[in-house]
Amino acid sequence: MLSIEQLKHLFPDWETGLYEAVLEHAELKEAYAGEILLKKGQNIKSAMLVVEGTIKLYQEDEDGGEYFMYHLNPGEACAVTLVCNYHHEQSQVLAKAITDIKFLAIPVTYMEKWLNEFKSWHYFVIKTYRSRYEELLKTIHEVAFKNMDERLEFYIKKQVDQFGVTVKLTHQEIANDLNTSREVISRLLKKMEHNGWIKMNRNAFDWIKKQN
Amino acid sequence: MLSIEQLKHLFPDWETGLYEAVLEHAELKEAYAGEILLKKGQNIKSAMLVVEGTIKLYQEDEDGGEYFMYHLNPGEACAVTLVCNYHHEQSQVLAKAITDIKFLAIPVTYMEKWLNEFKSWHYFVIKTYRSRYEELLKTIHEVAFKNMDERLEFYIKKQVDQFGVTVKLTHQEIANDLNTSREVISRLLKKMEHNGWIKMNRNAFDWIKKQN
DNA sequence: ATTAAATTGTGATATTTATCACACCACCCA
DNA sequence: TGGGTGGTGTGATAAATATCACAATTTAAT
Repeated sequence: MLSIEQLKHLFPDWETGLYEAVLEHAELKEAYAGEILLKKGQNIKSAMLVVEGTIKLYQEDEDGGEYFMYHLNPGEACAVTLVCNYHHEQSQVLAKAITDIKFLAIPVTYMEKWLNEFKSWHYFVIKTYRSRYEELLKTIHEVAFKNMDERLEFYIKKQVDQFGVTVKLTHQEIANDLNTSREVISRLLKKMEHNGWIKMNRNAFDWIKKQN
Repeated sequence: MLSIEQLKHLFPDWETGLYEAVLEHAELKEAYAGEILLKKGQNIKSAMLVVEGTIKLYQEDEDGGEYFMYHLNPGEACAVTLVCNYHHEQSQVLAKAITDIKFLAIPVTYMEKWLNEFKSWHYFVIKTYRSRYEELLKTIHEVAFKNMDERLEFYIKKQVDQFGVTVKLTHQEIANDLNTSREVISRLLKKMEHNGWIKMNRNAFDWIKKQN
């Protein structure tokens, strides 16, 4: 299990009692890069708080499509699984580990109990919802108003914020995340290369566009 | 102002003290159908709780585009304006009254105070975020995966749930809400008419598609 | 080293949506 | 009663994206 110091570092705004409750009742789980942690329609039995690594959240279509929404990093929680006061909730999203990860799984029963006991848990839940709500708004803005070239740029910038200027993704992976086809991404990346925005390599490229 | 009975009817899960606090510190405001209540980039100075009428929430583009996300009805709150713990927040959305409305405006300072004082306020905020978060997920699902014909059907169904089977909107208004052009909507509605899904009138049409 | 698999490049074509142009119709109202 | 005005219908065309086909290249595997 984690030490209380590690918890404090990840979740600095919590009360002492909450750290203790988490240590007592949450399970520390692990998953490998590439594992699917949650699928659309799956029942939610525990909340996920990221301890180590990165999770990607997707909207998932009935027939195989995916649309990338946002990353979850250590100290953040998956809003979808914070089903306080709701029972038998089904997941509306797809969650994938994209690095090896560790996360805390908190059974739904405690999530509700803690709402009554810990003010800092209450704040944490609200903060989580608010920040994810804002991410979704950005996603809608992109997909509703922008053409693929701009959406690709937005997508790459999110990658760069997460992992640095070298984007280690194949064209196919990017196409999947944006729910388009590999050819479209290849052609758009080629155009970006011509414009001097990226420097291409195999299985990766560098984002070198100057801002402004 | 409202009576405490009216408040109880709108917000049945609140504590007595919260009703009193709202009566004391919230302002009851009115607006006419068509008025814009909140614009993208505008500073948020108070939360909006709907008392009467219906508000439409949009994602707003820099150059005039709109994308309809969801309706807010009496007893519901605008998640964007519930900026507990956040200061100087700017609105990411556009909110329009589409009927004459009444709403309670709660200054940000009290929203934060009440988080400490009233458990039911805390729950209300979380519930609001959760339900709006789910609406946004549905919106992303439509716009990311569906073609315009399916998005139009989804849109019409939301209208029907709100106002009944007679949809009193011009093709232009629908086109604006879906960020497309009037011609596209006209042609798709014509197709729906041929399929026997709708019965067209001037400035309105009836949704008569049988489910399944 | 040679084959197999994965990745990328690119033309051709189809589909979807956007845009332009203009006709027609219903309704209001001076 | 005869224009306006706003709403709708529809063809032609352009632009964006999807799909298909296949070549070329790099990496991985035996």
